[in-house]
This record gives sequence, C-alpha cells and structure tokens, in this order.
Amino acid sequence: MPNIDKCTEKLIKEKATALFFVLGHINASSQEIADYAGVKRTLVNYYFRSKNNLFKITYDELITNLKSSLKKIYISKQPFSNKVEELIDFLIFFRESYPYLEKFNIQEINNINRSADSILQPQGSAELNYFIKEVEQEMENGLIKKYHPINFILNIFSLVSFPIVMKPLFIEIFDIDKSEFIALLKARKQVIKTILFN
Amino acid sequence: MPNIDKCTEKLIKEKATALFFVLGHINASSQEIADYAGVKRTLVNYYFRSKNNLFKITYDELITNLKSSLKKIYISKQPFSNKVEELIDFLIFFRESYPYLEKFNIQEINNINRSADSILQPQGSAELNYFIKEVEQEMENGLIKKYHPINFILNIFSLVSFPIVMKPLFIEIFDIDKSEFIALLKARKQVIKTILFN
DNA sequence: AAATTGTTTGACATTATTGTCAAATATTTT
DNA sequence: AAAATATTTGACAATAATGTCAAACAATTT
Repeated sequence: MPNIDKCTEKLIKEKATALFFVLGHINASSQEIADYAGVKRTLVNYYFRSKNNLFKITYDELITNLKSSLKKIYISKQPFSNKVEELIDFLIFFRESYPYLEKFNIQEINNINRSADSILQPQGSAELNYFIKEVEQEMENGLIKKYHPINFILNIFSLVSFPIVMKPLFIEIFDIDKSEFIALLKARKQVIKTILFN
Repeated sequence: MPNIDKCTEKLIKEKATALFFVLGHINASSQEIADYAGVKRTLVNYYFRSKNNLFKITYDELITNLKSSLKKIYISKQPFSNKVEELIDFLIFFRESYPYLEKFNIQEINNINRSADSILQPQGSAELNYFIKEVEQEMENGLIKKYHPINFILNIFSLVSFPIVMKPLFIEIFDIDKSEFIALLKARKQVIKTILFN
C-alpha cells in the first residue's frame, strides 16, 4: 500500500514522535512503531537504519525546537516580570504538548551506560547566561529575593514541570478528579508567579 | 559458596535494593542482580520466583518506610513552620539516600500497561488530609498566601525533588562543578523555606 | 548413617526483539 | 517498453533475557 498524502519516511517519523512523546510509549518496539504508522516493520530499518537512530532523530528535533524557543525568550526585550511570565506560559504549553519528553530526560539522565554519543546532549547557552545576569540584576533591584541566581531558574522549572510529570501520581494521592487537577494546574500558573516574586 | 554472615535471601534483597534505587540500575537483568549479590542467577528465581516480584518487594519496602515517616511528620505536634522544615529536611534526606526511587515512580506512573496489579499503589491518607487542613488554617492566619492548599504541597515536593531528579542535567546546563551544585542544593534548603512562607 | 528437607547448580525451552538480505513490486528515467 | 532506481515485503539469523527443572550438594532430623 503506497502512501499518497505523505511520504513514508515523514509518516514514520511523525507517528514515532507522537508515540514516544505524546502517548508516552518511550520504549515502543519497532513493531509497535510500524503498526502505529501503518507500515511494515522493515521500513523503519529501511528509512532509519535502526530504531535507536529513529528515536534520536525525533528527540533531537523536539529538543532543538525547545531550545530555540527558550533562547528567544531569554533575550527578548521586555520587562523582566513579563519575560518570566512568558517563560512560564511557554514551559507549561510545551510540557503539556509533549508530556513524556521530560520523562525520557529523567530516564536517560542517570543512565549508567550514558556515553559520549548519548542521545542527551544538554548544554548551556549565551542566552541563558544573559538571562541569569538579568536575574542577578533584579535581585539587586529588590524585585526578587537574593540568593544564588540559579535557584531562581530551578524554581521556575521545578514549580512548572514537576506537577505535570507527576500528575497521575498526585491525582491518586490527593484523591481528586483528573479534571479538577487539570483546573488546579491551570490556576496554578498564577500561584507560581506570585511565589517567584516578592 | 555458602553465605556465612547473611542468609542468601536477605543478601539478594539488600543488594537488589541498592542496585535499583541507589545505583539506579532500575532495569537491571536478573544476571546483573545475581552478579552484584555474588550468587548464581537461578537463586533469584528460587527465592523470589521472578525478577519482577523481587523488584516489587524491594520497592514496597522502601515506599512503606517513606509513607510511614511522612505520616509521622504530617501529624506531629509542633508549630507549622517547624513541621514544614522537618518535612523539607526529611524529603531531601530521603531523596538523596535513594535518588533513583523517584526516577522509577516517574517511569511507571505513565506506563500504558499499568494495571490493577501495578507495582505503584499511590494513595492518600488521613494524615495527609490532616496536614492539608493545617495548611488551610495557616492560610487563614496569613502565614502563607491563599490559594488551593494542594498547591502548597505541590510546591514543597516540586522545589525539593525536581532539582535532585534532574541534577546531572542541570549541572551540564548551568556548566558548574558537581561539588558546586551540591553546595548550591545544600544552601537551597533555606531558599525553599523563604519562598514557601510570606 | 539413613532419610528428609533445604539449597545450589547447569542445561534447557521459550519468548521477544532486532537488523539483514534477497526477492518482489512499484516508480522513474532513458 | 526497456532499463534503472526506489520502495516494500517476508524469511532468516543473531542476541538477550526469563523462568523451569532435574540433578547435585549441603544441612538437619530421625
């Protein structure tokens, strides 16, 4: 069965991305990927050589998007508090679009076998450093409390990401409806902003 | 080779716990577990029937400890701010003792195949509800900002756990020494307390 | 010391998954 | 339409991991 609307390679890649990072089948077998894309398993090898390579490609694309968006925000010309707000909004949006990306990061971060050719290649950037300098500036100005500026970044990422990553667990622990928790997370955006500033 | 000091069953269980949750080999093969304990692989099956069962047993023991400690803190008779401080201290201590426990939680939480007999059995408790009531009380008193009390709990767990879970990633992103980051996390305890209260 | 019970071992069968390859089929170029 | 190229398919080999089992061995009881 030939594909009319989309070339097979693109199709496989898109379906794999959704399977990995939207549906959370991070360890899907090549058979599972092929089935989800509606193609034979061998085509995964034909177009991408190996399942791992396919995974690496989809992961790299997502991370590249993420990084590029973050960098734009870090150096954007706008009042600091607006910038933080934009950062929070974007992070929430991205985490909810690909809720399982962070899950993979966590799985891989601590992987014993992680080597130089690891899929994960975290790195800082000039843009991030610029933002950190700005945080220090605002600490001088008294807008935020004074401590190591990295803490401010840690706070943002922690307060936004952790509840999303742990959502199913928290729903059971707090014994509330899924919809109620989602509403809570929505309202939480304001809570986070309040907490971050004096 | 017979074991003198410790019966084989206990030995395997202890080594497996360390391998899983201290060293982070969450997906260790039965061979790896046996090697680490210095016994033949079949003994894992002999004493624990299956690798999965062994994992479940070690996991359950850890979680039982964790829950019981948390419950004690939740209902302990002491000023609210001291209680929160104790909670933070304990959480940091526990996360650093078993840094990979949370990693497993995150892996499993979203597992598609998670069924009724899943290893994960999160649940609330009367003690937690008691603590939440107390949080609401302190919001009335003006010690903490007013919002859905669950946010306060989310904040504590997020601010403590996320930087520990993501430690290796943050070290690379912020391009700082491991020792420097550990020092930062140590000092961070105070940062968290400051943030949580008005 | 013979019998019973508990523990350890190596060999085996089973299952799941991966990547390769040659043959079949479709598409494009000449 | 013949040739060349690209894509798809099914069969195959290799690998890794799991759990079972009977036999060997050790310890304990009678």
